[in-house]
This record gives sequence, structure tokens and C-alpha cells, in this order.
Amino acid sequence: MRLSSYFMPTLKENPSEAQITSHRLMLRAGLIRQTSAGIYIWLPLGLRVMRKIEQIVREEQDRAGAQEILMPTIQPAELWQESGRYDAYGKEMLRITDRHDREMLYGPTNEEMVTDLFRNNVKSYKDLPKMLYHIQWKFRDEIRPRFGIMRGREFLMKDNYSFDIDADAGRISYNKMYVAYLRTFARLGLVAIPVRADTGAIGGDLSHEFQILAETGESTLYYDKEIENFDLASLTGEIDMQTIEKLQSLYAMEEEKHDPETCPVASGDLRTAKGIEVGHIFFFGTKYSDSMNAKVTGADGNLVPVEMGSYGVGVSRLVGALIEANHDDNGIIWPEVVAPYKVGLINLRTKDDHCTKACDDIYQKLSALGIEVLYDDRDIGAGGKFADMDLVGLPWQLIVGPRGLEKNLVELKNRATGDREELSLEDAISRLS
RNA sequence: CGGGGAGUGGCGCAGCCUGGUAGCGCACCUGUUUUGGGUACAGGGGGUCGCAAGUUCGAAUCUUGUCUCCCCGACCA
Repeated sequence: MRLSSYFMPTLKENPSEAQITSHRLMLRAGLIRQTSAGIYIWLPLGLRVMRKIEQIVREEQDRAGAQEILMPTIQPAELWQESGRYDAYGKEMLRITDRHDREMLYGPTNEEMVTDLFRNNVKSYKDLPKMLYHIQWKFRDEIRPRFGIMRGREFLMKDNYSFDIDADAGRISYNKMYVAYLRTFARLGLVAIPVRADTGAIGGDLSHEFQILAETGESTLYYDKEIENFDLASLTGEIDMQTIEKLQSLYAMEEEKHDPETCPVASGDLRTAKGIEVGHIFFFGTKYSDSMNAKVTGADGNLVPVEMGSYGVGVSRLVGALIEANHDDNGIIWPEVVAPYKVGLINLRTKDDHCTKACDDIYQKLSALGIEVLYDDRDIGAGGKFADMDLVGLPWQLIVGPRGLEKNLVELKNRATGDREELSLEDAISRLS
């Protein structure tokens, strides 16, 4: 992509409304723009990052045996009246009336809808287990949206729902998602600690939140320091049951679940930290299948309510969380797996025909190799290009100017380490492929 | 919802107290210059001051109402 024609409105100064780093950088690097409190437009660069995160989440869901569907954002109130949550949910639910005076709502989550789908179409234990997920926009009318995308009112969430014949099978589905989450966050290069959590409005007795440690986090965590021995950011391979059991046996609690009186961990071994909740998994059994009459015929011929769980990942929130975890004073530092482009090609002298020719040539070669390149071919000063490229945070910068070209050299800069290397054109291209 | 702060060109801000129809930096456009970390100079375009009502000869400035945004708290799949 040529920057001269790309929509990437960067800001030199910090917008006054943004307090935390990720919010500031998302505005400054041209990832998002706010339209009203907690509601944002995703600009090209931000959308590319979100799509990449979404894809990693999707791949791990599929790998765990879940099947992707797409449910609507607008739901009929009847389903929620049936489960009893229409009244229970309160003002966080955005209620809408259509032209026929029918009560509708913008979905904050989809348990009711997916339970309805299930009961209408699945009748036998032979069709179980099933896991159905979608990646869809949600709306929660938060009392106070804040921190940019991190606590927005509209947000993109992956939510998966499991259906099993009994509680034991349900626990297996739960653990499959537990593993999928460990792998998902590890692939994103994040250390996400699974902590036991309150089940809140969802209900049930088993729940883990996946928390990324960050000072700007809204949750408070207490955990056994032994958890730090797990290399959580590296769990991208097969994860055996032993690891799961060990990890789940260690003390790790979200604030509401932590009780200093009964905590078994010695105070010297107890860590406390702030965390950003990026995932939350629940096993709630028959809470919805009972109230909504979602039953299947068991092997013995009797009808039994299905055992269910639900599993959420805050996809849009992860964009912010990744920035909180990966930045410096100059801007964002994207991990390569989610970077909007892999390489930023900087033409230091667009008016120099030789230099521009060389850059055009590199751009074509890299593009032909399938490498995502953001090519700064704008007619502005070198300083601005360096500053923008650092701000936007692409993993590699390929800096090309007349001075180096005289010696047939270009400069390759690693955004994360700041290391620079002078290479021949050919070597630079092969290093990036 | 309780407490606090703020709405003046795209962004950051000054002006408001002591009313006289708007200013600075950045960004933008033109030209020259410069070019390896936001180059310099000159010229230029753009706002009626969140909205409404009121006071006044006259309101960005005073009064009242209202909307929006931000921060702290409560809240929170």
C-alpha cells in the first residue's frame, strides 16, 4: 500500500480526551476515531489489526472443534423474557422498538439466541457434543465507557457456546476452550493468566477469566507466584492434560473471589496485580436449557436438559490490550502476527528519480513475494516519515535514501529492538521474505 | 447516578474575570528553500466561539436552560 493514497490520519499531538497509552496511540496512529462515548469507527490500519486478531481467534476455535456461525446483533425481546434476563439485565441492555411496536434489543451476548437455535434443531444425544461460535458486534450501554476501545459500549466479541449431554462431558468442552484460550493468547504473544472469577449475570459455578497484566487494567488479581513459572506466552504447541490440571490447581483469583481469610497461599508467595480481562469462560450447566426448555433425548430414551457453557474473547479489546503490552515512547510496537503490515518502506527522497525507482522496485518485489508493505512515498520530510513509521509500529522499517544507494545499501531497522543494519537491496529483501 | 473538569478552524490551546463581531502553535494549500529523525522563509485558505433563550446599542465574553465529551466513584460476560 502506498502511503500517499492511504487513509491513515496520524496526529502529532495527544488528543486531550485520551488518558491511557493505548487510547492515545490508537488515535494518534490513525487506528480509530470516536463517534460518541464508547463507540468508534475503525480506520484501515486499526481494522487490519483487528482482522488479524480475529483470524487467530477463529483458527483456535476451529482447531478446538467449534463451528462458526453468525447470529444477528438485533434480537427479539421474547427470548430474553423466556430466560428471565430481560428484566434482570437492566439498563445495560439497549432496548429498541421496531415499527410494529415489537420489543427488540441490541444483543449484549447470545445465550438465549443460541439456545433457541439449538432446541429447534437438535433432538438427540447422538448430535452432541456441539460447540457453536460467532464473532459479532455486541452492545452494552455501560454506565461509564472509558479507556477508548477497552471499555467501549460497542465491541467485537467472539462468543462460543457448548452443548453436552451431561456435566462431565460439559467439563471436557470447558477444558477444550481453556486450552484454546491458552493457545490463542500465546499466539498473540501475550501472557494471559487464567484466574477463577465470579460468574455474575451469566450464572453457573465454574468460570475463568483470562487476564493480561497491565497497570491500566480494571481488574485486581491475586495469584500464586508459581504461575509465573509457566511460560504462558509460549504455549502454542500441544498442551497436555497434566499442564492444565497443574495450572488450574494453582491459586489465582479475581478480586471478588479472593478471600484473604481462606487464601491458602503464604503471603510471601501471593502476587497481586492489575489485569485487563481479554477472555472469560463459563460452565453454567442447565441454567438456560432449563428455563428455555432445551432438551435432547438421551441414550435411555429420556429427555434431559443440555449442559451448556459459554466462552468469550474481547476481540476489539485485544487491540488495545496488545498496545498496552507493546509500545514505547515513540509509538506502537506490533508483534509480527498482528501487525497491519510487516514492513514500512521509507523513501527518503521522493524527488530523486533514482531513489524512487529503487523504492518502487523494492515495493514490487516484496509485494510479489506476498509480503505486506506500507510504502511511504509521500513528498514530506524524512523526519516526519521516521516519526510516523515509529508511531504506527510496523515490525520492520526498510529505509532507502540516495546516500546508501550510492553504495547499493539500504537500512533495515527492527522497530522493537531499534537495531539497524545496512544491507544490499537483495539481502534486505531476502531477510524479509 | 454522585462528585469534578471541559466544549473557540483537523489537533493542542489562549481570549472570557474588566462585553466592542477571534488569536497562537501544529496540520493544510502555493512558492522558494531544505532533505538520513517532525528544515527554514514568504504568502494563503479555513472557525461566529456546542445549542437555545435572555440581558445589552453591541455577547466567545454576563444570566438561565439544555446537549455533548473527559476524569474519580458506584456499575460491569
